Amino acid sequence: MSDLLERLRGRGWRLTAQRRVVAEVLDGDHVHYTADEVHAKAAELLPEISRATVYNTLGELVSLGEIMEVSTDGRAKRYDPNAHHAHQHLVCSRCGTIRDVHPVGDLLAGLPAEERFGFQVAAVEVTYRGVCPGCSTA
Amino acid sequence: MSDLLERLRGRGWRLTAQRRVVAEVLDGDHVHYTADEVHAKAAELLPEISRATVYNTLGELVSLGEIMEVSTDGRAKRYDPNAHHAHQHLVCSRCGTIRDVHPVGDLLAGLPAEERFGFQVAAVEVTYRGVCPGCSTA
DNA sequence: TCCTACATTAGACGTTGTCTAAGTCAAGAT
DNA sequence: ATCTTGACTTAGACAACGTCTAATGTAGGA
Repeated sequence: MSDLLERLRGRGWRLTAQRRVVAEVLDGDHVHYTADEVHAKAAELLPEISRATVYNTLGELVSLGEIMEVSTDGRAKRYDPNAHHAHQHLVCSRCGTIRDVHPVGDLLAGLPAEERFGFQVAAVEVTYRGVCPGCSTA
Repeated sequence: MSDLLERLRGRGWRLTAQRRVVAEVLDGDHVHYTADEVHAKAAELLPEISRATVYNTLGELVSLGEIMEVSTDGRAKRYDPNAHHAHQHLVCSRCGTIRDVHPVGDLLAGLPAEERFGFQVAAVEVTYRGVCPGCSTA
């Protein structure tokens, strides 16, 4: 976390209270908040923080590769601080919970050359869908 | 296409002019329109069709499994009439063009049991990203 | 042909995200 | 320590996408 702030300072970022608070909210594993959730949690620590600043800061962190955008439901985008380790997502079809997961093998290898239509394929995003333990017993 | 209308009639659907026009717009391969694009094209055939009807009809077709919802960019959802043949999507990072593609192998097999966290995993969605031929030469 | 439950419509409303203009402040220079 | 300046933050308007409601229209069976 302070690693993150160090890196950002190294890139010429001004370290404002607002940015520190957003970074703090995004600290942790299996964190997948929407922008408005980040804003709500940030406002508990710094009540006067504005929505625009949260959106701006999230956008900047995405551009810098420090966090990932995830859209698993076509609704609000979610932000995943675990951007430095390649991973995919497992989503509960009932409650929407998201887990980070690590499939084995080369995901790109599954797409044969004749199915690439001349594209230079660079990345793959995989979303596994199922029912989580909590929802299947309920 | 008329197959589709037959199936829907069999399920108790009223065949209105509006629903026929939406079905007609969604006919074809590699079709991935947004709701508003569907509305615009439908309005060329039936000028008085309303936005609400297009949204309603698309939602019903999704519930019936006749078309698929696709969200590749976190913006507007797109609708894919090719719902009866399992497939994934290849998206151009520059222009947003979407191709239907067919990866080989069992996509679910890539997720080991210890990475399933007790979920009953039922489906996988894969989005390949790259640059299409048109955009890479330009 | 008539009836009625289902379908459609216009437009208000909700959510999510972006933009602008004015004020504020972090951090280097002095 | 204070000054200066350009980057940062703010409130609120605006935009894109989608949903909902109440009034009206109509498909298809009786």
